[in-house]
Amino acid sequence: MALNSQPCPVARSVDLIGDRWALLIVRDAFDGARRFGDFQRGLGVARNILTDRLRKLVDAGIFTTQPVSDGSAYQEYVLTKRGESLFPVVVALRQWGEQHLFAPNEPHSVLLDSQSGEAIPPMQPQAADGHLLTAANTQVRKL
Amino acid sequence: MALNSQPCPVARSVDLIGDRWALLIVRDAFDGARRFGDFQRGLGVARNILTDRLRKLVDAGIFTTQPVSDGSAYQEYVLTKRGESLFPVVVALRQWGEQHLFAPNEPHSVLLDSQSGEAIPPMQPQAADGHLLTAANTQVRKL
DNA sequence: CAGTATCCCTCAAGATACTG
DNA sequence: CAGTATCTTGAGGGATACTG
Repeated sequence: MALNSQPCPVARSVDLIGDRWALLIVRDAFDGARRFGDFQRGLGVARNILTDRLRKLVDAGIFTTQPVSDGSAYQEYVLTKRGESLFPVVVALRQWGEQHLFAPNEPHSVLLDSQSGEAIPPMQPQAADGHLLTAANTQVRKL
Repeated sequence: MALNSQPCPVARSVDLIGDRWALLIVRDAFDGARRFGDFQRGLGVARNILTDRLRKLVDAGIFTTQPVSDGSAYQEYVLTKRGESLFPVVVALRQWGEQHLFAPNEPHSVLLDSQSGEAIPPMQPQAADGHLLTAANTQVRKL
């Protein structure tokens, strides 16, 4: 099933980042992780798996490696433009999870606007004129 | 690694829908698929796998089954409210894929606003006052 | 048509030990 | 600390045959 050559962008995205770890690595990067050990501690993933995933993410152009600032012998993994642009995806997943996967009073981590300190409102796709878009008033044009 | 009991909503979402098929099944549902065969043809997935995924998605409250309107012996799978609310997630993945996973003139399926017939603009998280939110001006408050 | 029941095989993933 | 190397296990997934 070569998802990576399908005409549907969703399929290609899923092929690249639709596994158990990729999006969580990206999430941790958004959260400030840069070093191998940052990711490893944050995720609790086996080191060989992490090595493999980081390499694939670098190959996919989502991360770049660069020499670490403190002069250590190793490198750090920083998001590229392409990686940064996954922000809406991670936010959408976060918001869906917040709304549907926690018991009413169950605590969870929250994404805050640094300026206001407020939680951020749900993302909603909207048209150029501002009206909200749902599955009901959109359609996919296939090839 | 029990992602489904972590305090991060992203982790729980990934645990539920972060596999190769779940999101594509949801995508096809947004695109009008309701019957087992609709999904099977659209995805090219093995039937036993599809059976398993549909069951898990029903268990997760993302789909419901209901008797099919044409009176056949089988059922159809329709998105619940919870399932419908995955729309922004799928749109975000679609838009990211469109921007980054296709060659400049490579054709791909497109999501259109049914009213205007226009492609829909990129989703961007934004604060209550309307300013755009990025990884740079947001932060996660952990527990 | 919409599944279920088997069989089989690959790869994801963890554990652990080793290295510069 | 940041990996690499090796081994083992289990889950994911495909193929196919069968059933109401």
